[in-house]
Amino acid sequence: MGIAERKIRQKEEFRTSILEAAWQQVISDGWQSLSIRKIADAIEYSIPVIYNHFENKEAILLEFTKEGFQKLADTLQLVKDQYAIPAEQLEAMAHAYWDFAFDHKEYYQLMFGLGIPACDRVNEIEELKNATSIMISSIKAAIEQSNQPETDYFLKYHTYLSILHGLVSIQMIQKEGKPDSAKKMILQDAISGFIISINRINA
Amino acid sequence: MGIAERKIRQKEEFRTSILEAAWQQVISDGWQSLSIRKIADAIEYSIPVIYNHFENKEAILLEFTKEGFQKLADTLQLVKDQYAIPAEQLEAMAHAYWDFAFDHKEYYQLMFGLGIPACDRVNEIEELKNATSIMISSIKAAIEQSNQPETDYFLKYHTYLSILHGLVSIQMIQKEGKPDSAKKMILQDAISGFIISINRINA
DNA sequence: TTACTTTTGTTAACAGTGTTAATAAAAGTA
DNA sequence: TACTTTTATTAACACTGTTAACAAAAGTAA
Repeated sequence: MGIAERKIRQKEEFRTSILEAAWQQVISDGWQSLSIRKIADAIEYSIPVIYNHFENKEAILLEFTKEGFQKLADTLQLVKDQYAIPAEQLEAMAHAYWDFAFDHKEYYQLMFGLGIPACDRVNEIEELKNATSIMISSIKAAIEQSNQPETDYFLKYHTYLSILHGLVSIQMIQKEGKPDSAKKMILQDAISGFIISINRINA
Repeated sequence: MGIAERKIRQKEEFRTSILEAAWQQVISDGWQSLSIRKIADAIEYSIPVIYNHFENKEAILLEFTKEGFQKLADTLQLVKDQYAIPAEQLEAMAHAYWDFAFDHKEYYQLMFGLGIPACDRVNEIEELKNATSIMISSIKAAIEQSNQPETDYFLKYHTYLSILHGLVSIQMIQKEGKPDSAKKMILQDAISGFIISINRINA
């Protein structure tokens, strides 16, 4: 019987309409200003219906966090596929990471900024693992081709991500709008140093 | 007349008692849980008295932000003074920065985490400038002693800070407690790369 | 000491927030 | 049509930051 199917479909539509209304709110007024009441108001339903589709507000935020990590993963994969040499992949992905952060500032702030409260579950996000594995595989490849193939790839990945996140978040705190492209030199500088640190002989 | 002096003294005591009560709250339940009402309750006064001493909640947070940056500045200066060679200063300060972040997690999260809302005024904090100048002077000295004394020291400072903040914040998101000392190798790895990138010949 | 002014503190409220229990309405099933 | 299940609503609870109106205490001057 098609009734059940229609119900599921309607439920799904309802769900996405909640997310769309929420996203609209975030775009215009930021995460801090997002509230269940405003969402309910936007979709022209009463407040408790939202709790039929999401356990709580955090669940809504988690949804966007996942979305954000998947978008990042897709972006990284797309860029990575354009290069064959691991070092070039890492450099290109670094720039893509930077661009993603500032082109999708709302996502990024949720993924890494407001994520502190929900940090217990942050490692269980599948979409995060996707993004992670894309970067790690390039790191591994770069290490294998280097003069010191015994290097701890997980350590290097951690360093790589930390540099990227550090650059982005420091930049985001200091400047309100998009950073001038000259500031991307800092990224270039740091990432060059990182890549060299993989390739160089440990003297 | 001593009355005015006593009043100023009392006002100052009141102010610090508010901050102490707030800090107590933060230590036991974190920043998210800090509220004006709880502070008022702790000092056994009604709510509005707090607004006689602080314009709003953000002003209280700003006070702790300043405190945090000054503590960081003091720590960095102390460590820096133990070394004469700029590169060694940078390495030692990096470790001190890391230790500060995890020994004073509450401060650090406020200084860099929740600072996003108040990011307009973050550059006007004098205590932040103190910490900054301590690091910058070492960077400058290191560049002057290097093979490329024309390097943009502000760019390098930015890179230095970004690496540090990136390492700390990524680590803080992932692990709840203090990171095992093995994780400090990541810091060592990244900072070594950075120092080499200052000294090396730009081939 | 008394009358007045200023400072300081309190109560009560406003405008929000996330969340949920009780209840009404609608939809599906027999 | 009668019953059951799903869905939506109203109203409330327990919070939040902030402030206006008012009472009490403290300081000042005659």
